[in-house]
Amino acid sequence: MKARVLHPWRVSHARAAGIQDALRPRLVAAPLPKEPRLVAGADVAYSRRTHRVYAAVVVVELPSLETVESVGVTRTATFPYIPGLLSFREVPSLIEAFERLSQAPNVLVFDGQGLAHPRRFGLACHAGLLLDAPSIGCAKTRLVGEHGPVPDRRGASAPLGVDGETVGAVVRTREGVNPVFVSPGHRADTESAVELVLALAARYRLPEPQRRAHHATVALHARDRDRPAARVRTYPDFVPKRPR
DNA sequence: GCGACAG
DNA sequence: ATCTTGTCGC
Repeated sequence: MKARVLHPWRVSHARAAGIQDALRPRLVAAPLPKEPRLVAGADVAYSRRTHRVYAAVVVVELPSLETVESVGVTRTATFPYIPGLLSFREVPSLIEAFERLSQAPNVLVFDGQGLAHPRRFGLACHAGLLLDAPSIGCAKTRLVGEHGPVPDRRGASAPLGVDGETVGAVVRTREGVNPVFVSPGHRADTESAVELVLALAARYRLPEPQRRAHHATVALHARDRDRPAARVRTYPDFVPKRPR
């Protein structure tokens, strides 16, 4: 699938936040495709020692849940991890992986937030918008928002709200296991996102495509253990302790 | 100033 | 997320 690149990735933190504000109005809220045939899961692993990033996208076919395609991309990080600016760290590698797919998935699932973000523009929103595909975020922990108790039974959920507005839901995919934070990305809505996550996570905590992408990411990292340690990175806004 | 803070 | 060894519970 082809992505539309509208902005550079090596930008200041202030400009990154500005880009998120500028792109947010382009997001489309809509129910996800009824019975998607292809669902992609995406995840990224890192090596702190080498500053390498390992991105993976796994496409599964429904209703069989068979893996039909898998792509891995390894790069050097060009942006640091900053809460609220995760997409600037992960999207470049993920976009490259998605562009190598032989066929476009019907829905994309990202390991991170969608609308449940300080500026309502998390990783799933950013990636989904650039790829112009229905997308949702399925994060393992909270970034923003408040929610009531989530009954300890598979299928239970509670709205995730940010000052009066529902930005997603906290969903229990397995009894006795921490719930996941689901929120719409592009061309999605909370209700259909929650239903898709529950359909894809029948046996494990995370949706199957995302879970397999995570495994792929760990494998990529493991296969790259011999890389020499990298020198200090020069990320945007980076300021050395002892200026030269 | 203090606490929170996806991966 | 990564680094890193062992340990608790189904």
